[in-house]
Amino acid sequence: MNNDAQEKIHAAVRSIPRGRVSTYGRIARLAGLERRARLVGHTLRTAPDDLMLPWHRVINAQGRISFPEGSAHQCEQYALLQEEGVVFVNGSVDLARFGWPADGGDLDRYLWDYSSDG
DNA sequence: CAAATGACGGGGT
DNA sequence: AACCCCGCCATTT
Repeated sequence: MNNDAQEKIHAAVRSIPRGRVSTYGRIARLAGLERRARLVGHTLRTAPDDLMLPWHRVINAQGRISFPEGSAHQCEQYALLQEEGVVFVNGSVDLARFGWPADGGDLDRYLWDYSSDG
């Protein structure tokens, strides 16, 4: 694994705003590593804690946490996200609402209302 | 060295 | 929705 890709992945993960989530595939794309979702997972797995990456904001494309139900990791990630206001319904997050970056543009602006008039 | 595995994703049935 | 199959590739067995 080249270090260059890792840094790009770290940067992409860092760019996820608080209260929003992204997916492994999305992060791969943001890092210029199309189709390398698995590499993102591996990279997060081996990322040093002192980097303070918001790893918990990365979930899978189904809007679900990719750790086994009931595992310590799953619990931790769930708790961290809830703390940021991310809502789970039946164990999954509505990516149209909390997903980042938004692709729908209009829908995102309507739901999040970051500018003002919205 | 070959085969299996995995914090994944997308398309087809 | 559930399932299967393929692409992807670093690590592990």
